Amino acid sequence: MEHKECMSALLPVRDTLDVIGGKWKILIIISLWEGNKHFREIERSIPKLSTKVLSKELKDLEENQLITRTVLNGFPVRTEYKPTKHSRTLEKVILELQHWGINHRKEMFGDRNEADNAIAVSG
Amino acid sequence: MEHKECMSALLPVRDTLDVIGGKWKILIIISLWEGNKHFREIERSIPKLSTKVLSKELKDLEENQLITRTVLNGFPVRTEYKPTKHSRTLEKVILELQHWGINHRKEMFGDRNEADNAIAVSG
DNA sequence: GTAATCAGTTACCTTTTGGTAAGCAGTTAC
DNA sequence: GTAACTGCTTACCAAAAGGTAACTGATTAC
Repeated sequence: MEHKECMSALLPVRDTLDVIGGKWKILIIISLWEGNKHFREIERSIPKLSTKVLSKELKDLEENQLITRTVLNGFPVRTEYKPTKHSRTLEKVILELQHWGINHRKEMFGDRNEADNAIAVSG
Repeated sequence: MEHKECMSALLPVRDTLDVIGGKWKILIIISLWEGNKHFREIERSIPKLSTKVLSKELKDLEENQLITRTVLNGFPVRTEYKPTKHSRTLEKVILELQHWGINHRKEMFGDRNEADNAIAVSG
């Protein structure tokens, strides 16, 4: 009957999922980690990502202090997005999510590798 | 240039978020870990969770082999939901999400490191 | 003036997710 | 037969997330 306790421990979990959940946020962060800095650059680095969604996601990420936005004056006006130090703390989380996903697939589709399954169909 | 590689590494991350993302899944798993077994029992253990959503989420969790469903014959027909061993592998992930959420809150609302971050990156 | 680039915004839709309420099937108890 | 419990399903909505396409504003290049 100690549900209260468990549920309060879950608030931070929900916070985290709100910040990095959704379809694009982690992809965008990684794109920035890879060195992409400008709006169009980021957009082009992630297939199927539209300007509207990117715009919204960048705002969310900035609000959560995972990226910074700087407008540079010059030529055709450029904006520079950079990942913050704080964003680096996500590496461990993302790695953990990745590991679990890999292990989960093994659990779901068998320990044998998929190539085996695909090739040796009819025994 | 190495986007392909990064993106393929992200597939497991997306898998994981699909499995444990959303508003209720982690709560339900934890409710089962706490010992709740029956439909109504789980429903009552999580405030604001409706039968419809619980029903759907339980199916998803069963598909992902995180819980098992057993129908017991007897009295007013009872179903027993139990967390699998595999579900236990989520503990580490959830803990990591929780830690990050807590730390993120400190980062956002604690004044200590704010200036640090903003200045360090735009240098 | 026309085109093209960057960095977005806006309007409009569709899909997904979540919520509300009612109802159904099966069984027990009265 | 009526109520009450369990374990759901169904129909109907509302909100949020995501997608498409057009368009703005600034500036350079021709």
